[in-house]
Amino acid sequence: MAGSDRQPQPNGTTDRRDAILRAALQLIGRQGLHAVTHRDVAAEAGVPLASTTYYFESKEELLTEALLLFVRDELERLEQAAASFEGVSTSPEQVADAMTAEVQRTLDRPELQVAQFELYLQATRDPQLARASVQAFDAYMKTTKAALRAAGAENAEELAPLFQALARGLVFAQLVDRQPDWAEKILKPALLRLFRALSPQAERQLP
Amino acid sequence: MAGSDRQPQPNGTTDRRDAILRAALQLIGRQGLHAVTHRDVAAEAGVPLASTTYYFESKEELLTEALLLFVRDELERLEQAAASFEGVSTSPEQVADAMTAEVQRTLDRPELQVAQFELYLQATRDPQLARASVQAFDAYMKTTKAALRAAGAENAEELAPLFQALARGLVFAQLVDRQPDWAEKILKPALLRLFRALSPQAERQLP
DNA sequence: CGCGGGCTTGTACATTTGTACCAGAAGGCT
DNA sequence: AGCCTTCTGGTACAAATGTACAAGCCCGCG
Repeated sequence: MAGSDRQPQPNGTTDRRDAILRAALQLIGRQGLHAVTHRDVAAEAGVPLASTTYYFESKEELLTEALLLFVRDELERLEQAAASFEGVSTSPEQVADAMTAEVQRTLDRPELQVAQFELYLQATRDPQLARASVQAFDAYMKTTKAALRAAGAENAEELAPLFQALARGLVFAQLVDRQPDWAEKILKPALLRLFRALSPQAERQLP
Repeated sequence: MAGSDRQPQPNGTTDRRDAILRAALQLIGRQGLHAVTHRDVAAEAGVPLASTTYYFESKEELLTEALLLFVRDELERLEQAAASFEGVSTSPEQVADAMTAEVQRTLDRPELQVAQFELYLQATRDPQLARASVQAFDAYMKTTKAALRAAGAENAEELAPLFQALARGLVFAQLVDRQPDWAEKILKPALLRLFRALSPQAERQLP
């Protein structure tokens, strides 16, 4: 039953490879980047040990690829999120809701959330991951700007970095010190508070 | 020459032990928490391998102690910083300067900066580290509140979490994507921007 | 001065871990 | 059908690593 629809991929994108990478990503979050072993990954992915060395030259490559896969997924997700804001004009409340919901989506998988920060830390040591991280940051920024514009902010370009930093800081704190109803009770109010303080003119545009 | 001023410490706080912990902390930042080995630490601290196992029951204990030492140092530093703001009343600019300088102090040691985030990530897996991290967060918060009060903010209690998150988010981004003159050109303006938007009444109190 | 407890340190060892290897299965192509 | 590339998966092995051990050192104290 294995590989029933398999087709040789010189490029190397099989189901199994993907399963290994996603298992690795999960484990990176759960155990920490360097605490992940080939055997851990194989067990988590439900494949024999040798599979992990078949698809990847080395453990470092496996882990790096896993983190890059995460970035690719994020870029896609953020692209869609940004598009959903483009050309829209709604109330700050609704935009805050949307942003909160988007963040909440990533919080539903705590391991991935932690893995994301493992990525950033490793990016301080690996130029390739640093480039990928910056790409991800840019995508977050783009989405944030679109959201701010949708909420009626005239100075979205200037405000986005502040929202970006605020959100990242809050997410990080929540990661260490989990709070019930965090998204609704902490993130959303903070975003709204910041928005109202920084973009007072937006409030007046709607009845 | 070794142990010339040594005195038996049932508590276990010798020069050597401290040197090992600080070496470990340095390496945690440089290589990542779980990539640190006994032999690495011994080499970095300039002590024989057996020393690291003499002072600590296990590698995990060594690394955990190193992170806890970092927290203890931070608590002390932040206590002083908070005290330096207490009862003072100056301009927002000066407070932003002081906060920026304080952050800059930690940026001068990039390894420690990274180690700090390694701590927080590991705190998601270790309750003891989680408690210590929350302690550190509280200390940051206390210092931030004192700073905001010194700048004339009436609602320091409410604003501090926002400043806290903003600063942490900015520090984190800088860690991944280093910018020249970051403190002066990014952090300080962001703090001032936020302060002016959130605490407009503070501006009026000074000539 | 000898003794004892803390400290030092070279070395040993069992495990863990990354990685290589090899025999074989599975399908697509001629 | 036969071959060849791709994949599978069991196993082996050398290096790295955590940890234990034992012999010696140093200094304060009786």
